[in-house]
Amino acid sequence: MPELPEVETIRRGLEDVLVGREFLGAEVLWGKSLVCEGVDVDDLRGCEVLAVERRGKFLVMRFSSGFVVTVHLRMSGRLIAEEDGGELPFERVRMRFSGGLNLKFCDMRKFGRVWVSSAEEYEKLTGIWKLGPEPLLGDVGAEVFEGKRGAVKKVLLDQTVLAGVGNIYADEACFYAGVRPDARMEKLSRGQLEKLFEGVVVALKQGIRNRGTSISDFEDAFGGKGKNQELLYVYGRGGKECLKCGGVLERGKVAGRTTVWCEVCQGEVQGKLEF
DNA sequence: CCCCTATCCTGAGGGC
DNA sequence: TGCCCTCAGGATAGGG
Repeated sequence: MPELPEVETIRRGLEDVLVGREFLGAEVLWGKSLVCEGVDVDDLRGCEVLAVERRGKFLVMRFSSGFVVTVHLRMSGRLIAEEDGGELPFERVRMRFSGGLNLKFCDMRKFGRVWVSSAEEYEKLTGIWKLGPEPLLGDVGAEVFEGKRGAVKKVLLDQTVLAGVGNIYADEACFYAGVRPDARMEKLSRGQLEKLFEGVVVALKQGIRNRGTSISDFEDAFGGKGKNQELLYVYGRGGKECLKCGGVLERGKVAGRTTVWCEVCQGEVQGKLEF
């Protein structure tokens, strides 16, 4: 479910309520959801939350004494911060903080993870070390796609190329750029690569501005819904009319993932982006 | 090297 | 109503 904009939405919510709180303890309701490396989760008792950061689709919580808690929501994970002590559906890990605040990691499909480690270990433990650059920092551009081979969508989903893009925003970025998701990256012109990068940035920023895409049931840190699902051009709209040209949107598999695109609008670069 | 599939899991929704 | 099948936004290992 969650891609960069959804994780960023959660991060902002958690930053507001978590920084400065003291960690009191954790309850593990499903053992595989919590992975500790060289640390026991009880070691964090008494530590203070210093910062809530995001790297790609990972959420990184920094604690005093050099501890780090990293979360990846994968397909169905959610992080809910609330004072209510009741057990939520599919709750897997609960972290208790001062002031009665509980951080509840819920994950129906159990693919998500919460890692506890030292600040020195967390990148290696979680795989964050191999992520590509952040798309929204403004320090990289279309050059990240240069020399990459294979379907455009496959490259967009490759977290080592660029961190944070998933299925929804990959399809939207291709539409914005006027590029077919099954086009070969190595055959795109420099201009098309720039359009594609710009498309990624536009799609992600719009997602953040609208507090995420609540397609199945994405929720922010307080159970609120995003509204980006109302602003998607292609994702989830296979067989429906293209909002730009009125034609019928195609649906198929690219890079093993359900993909939607417009044969007319994504045949070639259409000129300057107007989104 | 490239692409596809299976796998980790569970529930929703469609077809019959 | 109920059963069975397919599908789902992530990531990675392994096979052809």
